[in-house]
Amino acid sequence: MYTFDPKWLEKLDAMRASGQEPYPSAVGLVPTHTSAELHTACEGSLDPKTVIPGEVAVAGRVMFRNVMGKAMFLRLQDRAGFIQVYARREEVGEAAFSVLKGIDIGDFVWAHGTLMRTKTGELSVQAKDGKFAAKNLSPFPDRFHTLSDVELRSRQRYVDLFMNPESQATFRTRSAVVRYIRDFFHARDFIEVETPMMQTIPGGATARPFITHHNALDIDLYMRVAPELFLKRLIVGGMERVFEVNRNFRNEGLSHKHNPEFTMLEFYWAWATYKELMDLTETLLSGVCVQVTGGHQIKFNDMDIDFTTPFRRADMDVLISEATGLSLHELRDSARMTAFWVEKNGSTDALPHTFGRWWEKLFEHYVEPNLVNPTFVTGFPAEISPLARRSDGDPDRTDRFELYVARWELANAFTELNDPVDQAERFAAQVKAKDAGDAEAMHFDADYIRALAYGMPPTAGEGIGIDRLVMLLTGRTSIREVILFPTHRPEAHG
RNA sequence: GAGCCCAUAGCUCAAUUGGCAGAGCACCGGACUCUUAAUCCGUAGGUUGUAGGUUCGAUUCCUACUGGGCUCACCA
Repeated sequence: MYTFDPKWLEKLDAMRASGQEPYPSAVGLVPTHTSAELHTACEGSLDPKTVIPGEVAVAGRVMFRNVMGKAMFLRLQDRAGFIQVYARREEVGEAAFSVLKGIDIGDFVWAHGTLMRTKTGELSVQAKDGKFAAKNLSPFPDRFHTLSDVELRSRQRYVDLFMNPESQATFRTRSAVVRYIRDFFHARDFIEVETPMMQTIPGGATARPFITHHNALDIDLYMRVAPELFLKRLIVGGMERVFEVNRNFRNEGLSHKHNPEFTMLEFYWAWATYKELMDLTETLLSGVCVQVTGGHQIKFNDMDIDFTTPFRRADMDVLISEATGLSLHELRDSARMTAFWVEKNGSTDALPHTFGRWWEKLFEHYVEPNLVNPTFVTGFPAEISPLARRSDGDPDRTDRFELYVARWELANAFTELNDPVDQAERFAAQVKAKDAGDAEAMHFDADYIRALAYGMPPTAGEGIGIDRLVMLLTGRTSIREVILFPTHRPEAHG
């Protein structure tokens, strides 16, 4: 239930009683220019009427209002910025002026007239007429303080967007990032595709899925945790270069960098390896950084990050060795790593038993917190890479990299495993882990094995977290600041 | 899922050791023809997140609950 404030409803009655429709159609209320178009056109001109001599019409939400007896100023906000309207009673007439005096902060208003500058030089529309376009019925937030309540800002994004221009700017940047990415791949002969959000077998990542139900088929479906296995089916089908920018759903905790639904770019490139992907990723990320920030250097939290190419490339075990002092030889010895961990951290709880799991743990603990500038980390153990191709010459490792920026994983990529027999064995191992209680382990996807059995050309594929990329490029430190409507608990009522 | 912190008017914030719950903006009424955080005068706005407890007396202290923030875990 939403309860209207009777005080504000009375305003509607009063307007209608005086012949004013509070919610007219747009007919006759269409602006001729946006605020920014007028400011741009008249920049540097002392007398804007010489630039645009005729009448202009502007429209927007009233964000500032100053009524002074027989004259008034309104500042209208439209999608491009602000424009001031100056209305004098002697010019708009008694009737129209008294209508305009009834304007509240937050109302939508249309006005037309000629351009002028005030004595302080502000470009303004000197009104010949003005009309209500849509009435606001809510008391307005304090406009001298930014709306600071993070919860309110994301629950009521509509308020955040009109109160905090920088919030709107964040989402415009997000749009620019996605657009850049689409153009980037189209220019390289990739095609954009859409694969199932609802899957009978979830796959492509180790994560807990959401489950939903299809009534007509009477089957449970899983919201996808990744599009990977479908995109690779397209490679089998001969499409060779595909990408998808879309939502994934993971049934996991919320945090400043996790939302249950989040946006991933995934792309697959036949006849390429993870090494070409590193080159492509550098070009893409440094390019989008320049596109939306104007340069290669950004600041994020207290970190200075440089997207100048080339990015650093380093093997996982080399980085772990540097950070821990353990030799590469010792990093193949689980017992040695266990002793090291117990010595440094004391804890003996739930320690790994294999070198692959140990690398994962040591990397997260000792290396990841120091990876501020973009760094391609390579040489991942096969054990923790169930969909990646084993490296020639080292079957315990894979042709895989993760890109780290600002102490986060931003991208994950590898030369794809296209050996159907190996893939079937790795699925079987995942199923075994699942049966042993690992809720995030993968299912056995027999149709995917069937697809691979037809032959998949050598292919490399990658996923990039769009939300995190946008966070970096906008300096927003919470994922809720870059997702328009992030997931919330329902509001308490009563 | 765990720990710590927060919740006062529509918004931003006060309230002295536990002693009459306040201000600015928004809203309402009035004055004002270049304001831009307009100014000036006046009114109204509250079960202090919810439910209990301690106390002569609770916004203040205690408990539980609800919502949120930060950190951790899981993960991208």
